[in-house]
Parts: sequence; C-alpha cells; structure tokens
Amino acid sequence: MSITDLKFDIDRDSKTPLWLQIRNELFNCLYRDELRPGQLIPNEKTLVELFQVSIGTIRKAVGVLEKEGFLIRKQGLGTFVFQHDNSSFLFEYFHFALNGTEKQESPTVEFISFETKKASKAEAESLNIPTGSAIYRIYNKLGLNKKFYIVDKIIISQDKFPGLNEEIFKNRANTIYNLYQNKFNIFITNCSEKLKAITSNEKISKLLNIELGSPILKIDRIGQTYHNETIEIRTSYVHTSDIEYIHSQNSTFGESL
Amino acid sequence: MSITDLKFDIDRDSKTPLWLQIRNELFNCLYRDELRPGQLIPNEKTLVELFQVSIGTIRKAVGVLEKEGFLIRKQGLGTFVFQHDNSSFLFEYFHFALNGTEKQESPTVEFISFETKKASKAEAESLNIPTGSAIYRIYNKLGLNKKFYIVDKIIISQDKFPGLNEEIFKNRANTIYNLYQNKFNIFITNCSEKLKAITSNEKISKLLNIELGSPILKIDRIGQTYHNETIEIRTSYVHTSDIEYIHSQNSTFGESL
DNA sequence: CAGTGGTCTAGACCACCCT
DNA sequence: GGGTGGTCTAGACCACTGG
Repeated sequence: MSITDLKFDIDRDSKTPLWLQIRNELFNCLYRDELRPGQLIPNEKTLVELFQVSIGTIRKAVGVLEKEGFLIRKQGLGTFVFQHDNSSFLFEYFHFALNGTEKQESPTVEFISFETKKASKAEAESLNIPTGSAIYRIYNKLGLNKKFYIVDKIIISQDKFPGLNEEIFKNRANTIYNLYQNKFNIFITNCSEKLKAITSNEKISKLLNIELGSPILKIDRIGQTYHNETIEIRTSYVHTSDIEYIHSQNSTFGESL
Repeated sequence: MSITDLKFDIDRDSKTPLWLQIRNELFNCLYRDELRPGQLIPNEKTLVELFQVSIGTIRKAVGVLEKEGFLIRKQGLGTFVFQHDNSSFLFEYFHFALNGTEKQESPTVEFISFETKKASKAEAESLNIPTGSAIYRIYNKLGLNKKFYIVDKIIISQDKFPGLNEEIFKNRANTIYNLYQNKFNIFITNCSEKLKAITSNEKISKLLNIELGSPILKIDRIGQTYHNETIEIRTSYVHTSDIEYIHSQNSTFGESL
C-alpha cells in the first residue's frame, strides 16, 4: 500500500487552513508509519494531484514539516523522511564540549551494563505504565578526548521493545535512537532536559574515577515520540571539570549569507 | 528620514535570491537603527513598491526575519520590530522552573551592588576590549516563589554604556535587556550559555543562605548584538535544590492544532 | 538528459483588528 | 469600513542532482 493510493480528507470549508490540513495528513502518515524514516516521499507535483490543491499550498505544508524536523528537502533529489543516524543525531541531543570550545567532536561510548528490572513509582509515572512493570535499565559511559566524563542511565519499558537484549543493544551499528527506530519502529521526536547540580555518590564516583562528593551535573532527559508519548528516561551524571554543557539561542541565521 | 525614502540595491541578476537580498536590506535597517524596536514597518504593499518585487517575495523575506526573531507579524495590525520587554523577554532567556513543573512564573529580582572596575584578562578578551578597561560589575539576586536561588554577576564595558549608573540601573521599569535597548541603543540578538557544576564559595553561600561547599550550577552566558559583537558577560550561580534548568527540544509545533 | 525542489509572479479573496 | 497580514491559485522559469 503506497501513500499515493490513499484517500485524504481535505475539507475546503473548514476553518483550518488547507496547508495545515495537508501537514496533518502527512504527519499522520509518518505517525502511522505509512511513510518510513529515510523514505522518499512523492514529489510536489504528485502531492498536488493527491490533495487537489495548488503547488504553493503543498510547499507550505511540506515546509512546515521540514521546519519541524520530520522531513528533509534536497533540491534535485526529492523530499525524505528524517531518520536518526550517526551524522545527524549527535549534534541534536549531545550538548557537551571541552572547556572553552564550541561543540564539535562525537563522544566515545562504552557499555557498562544491561539489566531487567521493575519500574519504580516515579519511573512508572513518567513512562505511563503500572508501577512494577518490567523495564530495562542500561548504563553507558561517555567520553570526550579519551577521558570519560559522563554516566548515562537509560530506563525503557520492556513492552515497547520486545526482544531487546544486551547483545542487540551492544551490537547496534548506529546510535541508540537509530536502534529504537529501525528495530522497534519507535521514532523519538522530541526531548526535554532538566539540569541540577548535585554531589556524586559512591557509584558515580567509582565509575568516573572522581572523589566522593564532587559536584556533578545531573540531567534528567525525557525522550518522547509522536503525541508526547514518553519512551525513554535518561539520567546523565556529568563531571564538568573539563567539559561544559552548551546551550545557544541564536535568532540569527543569515549573517553569514 | 523614513525607510520609505531609502533607495535599495536589489540585483536581479545576482545569484543571491531576491527574498534574501530583501531580507538582508531590512536586516541592515534594523542594524543601522533605521527601523527601531517596537516600530511598525511599512505594510506589504508598500514594500512591494519599494523593492519592485511580487508580494510573495516580500512575504518570504519578512517571514524569515520573523522566524529569526527580529520582526513580529500581527494579522490586522501590521509588522513590528521585536523589542525586549517584560512580557517577551523572560521566557526566552530565563530557563528555570520549580522542581517538576514546566516554565511559568517570572522571577523576582533584587539588586545587590553596582561597581566600576577594571576588566580582567578573561573579561577583556570576551568583550574584545583591552585588559584593564573600565567596566561595570553588577550583582543581582533572583528568586522564584518568594525564595532566592540565583545570584547573577553582570559584566559590561563602560564605553558601550555611557552615563550608566546605579540609579539608572535600579530604576529601570523593565528588563535589563530593555534598558540596554532603550537607553543605550544596544539590542541583544543572541545568547550562548555554558553550564557546569561547582561547589559554592563563601560569597555565594552567604548570598543564597546555603552551606559552604554546596553543589551549585554555574552558568556563563555571553550576550551578543548584531554581527556577533559581545556586549555582556553574565555569570549565574544557582542553588538547584528546589528549581531546575529546563531545556526542551521540540521538533513538533502542530500536534495541538 | 529528465526529474527534483527553489524562486518568483500577479493577482483574488479571507480573517482579523481598530475606530 | 478601511487597513492589515494570512491563505490560495496557476502557472513560469531556474538550479541542482543523478545517471
């Protein structure tokens, strides 16, 4: 079943603009997996026929989805569905750089452990599952410049990742979000991070080889998929002696143009 | 001299798209202060005549400037130059909320001190002025929910703020960025923040009424104006017992529509 | 080369806001 | 009612990509 065979419900009398209706229809195709990550979507002329609107309206709808990060337009090639991979992922969700530098390098990742556990009350609430449900708890170490500064704890519901095990997790060729997407059909669409300063406990001190009670940056990240469904809870413990968390807000884009 | 009297250099044979040329011309008007914060810019029909292009091209240029944050379009009213003020500023550059909540409240601000000093080497480098140049060093306390959690240290060059003194600073009716903009013609266009976890020293402990050596979130913010000229160095020391630094990345905008 | 998205035109009509 | 930006049309032509 190709998307070009589908029938779409466009209501020309609706108060909702045509471009937004089309954007929503296309968005639902992504959500329902009728358009899959990396896939080429129909060209603009085809979409014009499919939706029976003018090309400007199609361009507006596709433009919004591109701005939102779901589609990528490439002139001369076509429009593709975004996918998480090594080249695009890191600089979206990895926010650290060595002191005084701007973001550049990819971190090195080292596996620590993979366990099956039961969800605590807080974890269950975040993941919207019953307390005590089966979850996976995964620990990783991340480093820059050959030294490890970050410990990541990942909590995911077993229900959403049937068949996942330590081997599959360790042997992934790409990023973790790419694994979710390709093997489990789960596409992380947005993240929210909350940062605090705490003191390191014994476990973190040992893993990062630092003194007990050192100041540590703790980051609680919630990873969600379509319609704000929470998929992953990731807690990072970061020793910020040599690295910094970077957050830039530029209103500018075109000064260099 | 109104903008409608200006002559613009639009090159129809250039490789640069018309909409980008127009965007850059308008941007330069902002930079050169020919269009001032809060001001209504000419309507689309007037811009069409001014630049001798079709309305779609104008809309593209203005749309980009709006996305960049420099202009604000209001249907039925017109298009205005963005200005920092109490209503729009806070939720752009204030990133804290009480534990477990999302961002909502405005912080309360309390003045601590205003001093004239000489720039240290690091400060001078950031501000691109000679070491030892005259600067202002200002301390503020910020709080949420009637308790203070944040100490802000602001460093600015005296050269860029002629006539600034403690009275003017304290008696500002609006935000600090609004003061820069209205009294000194300096418009902050972008910020970059770098976060670390440290332990509190004596000064910070006393100001925030916490134990010496408590874990503290330290934020180094660089505030810049057009063409990446650094205007302000702001260092925040945050006691994150009851509040969190929030950073969301949403690719989505339209799920609620 | 054929096919893609990017730019641009010259309008019409609608929704919104203020007086 | 008069003015603003928002939506939409039905094209033409250009720039880029891959084979």
